[in-house]
Amino acid sequence: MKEITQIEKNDSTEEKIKQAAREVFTQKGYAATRTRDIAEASGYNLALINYYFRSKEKLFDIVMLEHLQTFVHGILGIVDDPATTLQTKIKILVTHYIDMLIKNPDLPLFILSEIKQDPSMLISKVGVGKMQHKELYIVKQWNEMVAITKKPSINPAHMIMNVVGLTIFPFIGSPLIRNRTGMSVAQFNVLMEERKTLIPIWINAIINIE
Amino acid sequence: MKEITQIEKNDSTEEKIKQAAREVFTQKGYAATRTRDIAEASGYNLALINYYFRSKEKLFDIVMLEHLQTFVHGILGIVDDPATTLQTKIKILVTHYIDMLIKNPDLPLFILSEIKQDPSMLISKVGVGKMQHKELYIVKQWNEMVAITKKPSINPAHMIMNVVGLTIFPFIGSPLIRNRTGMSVAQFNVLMEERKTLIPIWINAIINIE
DNA sequence: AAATTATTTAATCAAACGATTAAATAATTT
DNA sequence: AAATTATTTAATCGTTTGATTAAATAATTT
Repeated sequence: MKEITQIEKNDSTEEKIKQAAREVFTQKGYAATRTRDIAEASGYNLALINYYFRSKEKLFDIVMLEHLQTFVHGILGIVDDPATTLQTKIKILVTHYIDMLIKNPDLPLFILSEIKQDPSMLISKVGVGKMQHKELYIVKQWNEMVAITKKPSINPAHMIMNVVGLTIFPFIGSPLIRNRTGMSVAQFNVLMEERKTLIPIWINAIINIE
Repeated sequence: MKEITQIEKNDSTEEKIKQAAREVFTQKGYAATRTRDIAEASGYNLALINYYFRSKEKLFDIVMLEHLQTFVHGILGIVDDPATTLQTKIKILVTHYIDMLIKNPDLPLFILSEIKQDPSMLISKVGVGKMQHKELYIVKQWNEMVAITKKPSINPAHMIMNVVGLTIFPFIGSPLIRNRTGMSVAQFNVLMEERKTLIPIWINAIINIE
């Protein structure tokens, strides 16, 4: 029987291995990661990794599941809140994601790379079938807005790609951007902080084109 | 001595192997690609790949170099053209890239993933040190514009990230987007065609915020 | 057509890799 | 403290993988 006997749960060997695995997997991807890399990064022996997690793939699944949860964590509460306007929702969303991405800059490239390798993983390994078409409040608000402003309505998919692209892309392109401009991570993060207020303004401008 | 004795250069064994390598490397990335995958995809034996290209890495370098050339091909002529306006340049650039990306949808994720693995590759394996600070005509035009419109000037890096992000991100997120929306590649490409005209309009709206 | 060169393949090597084993050490229970 | 269980490690196994070799076949030259 496994019980929490230690003061901190993250002090446990299992947790430290998982932490090391998270770092190595996220940086190098599944294929480029060797189980020995995780062993070295964790400070433990190779066999111990398999003792705790049975296989490289099982350990990867845990890491990937946690990452996906990190990614969608909290957004349902934001987009389905009847108390906030559409503009406020966008502002909160962008701020929320930029904060998260500054802490986890290589999450998007990792997730999108691995999903591309095996898109079925989304349903098989992770249960991302929920939250589907629950008629979120943000959708209601979007429809109301396009009803009022009688402009030629563009596909909502465009606006989703715009918000997500403006927010996430800089982090995906960060290695290239910083290499070309000679920017430091700190300088880059300053720009990202700026984008917290800029992106909602830009999205607003895009929506309100005369 | 090697001469072009065949009618078509792409009929040569060497070219067919390179073609197969391009497909496999681009789809799966360097680490996940086995030389045997390339052999199978090309229809030739494993040893033949090494006979022509010495090693997996050498073959990869060739593929990567060609991809990077594809990516920057033609853009210098667009951004350094004194005959076109800033707005026209953006329109031509976006159209040019969307056309290219519809033909090579997994180029961005491939390039950005591999660059992240080894950013030094840009200078070591490929000579991407040129075209640096030649005072391109588009930069001159940008400076003129911010001089005329006396708005609080935002960092130009933001606008570059915006144009590139709006254009390229949908292709990077395509596997996830299509999985979530149930969109086909054809339907997705229709949206991308729409973005050829939409993105320049959106960028214009962002620039001309009152 | 004989000789030479280029192309193609089956078989194999050595290193890397994921995973297992058996044994040692530490912690917990009796 | 003895017995039992949990944790940790060195050594090793069987595949996979990148790469090579030697020999066969095809093409080209003399």
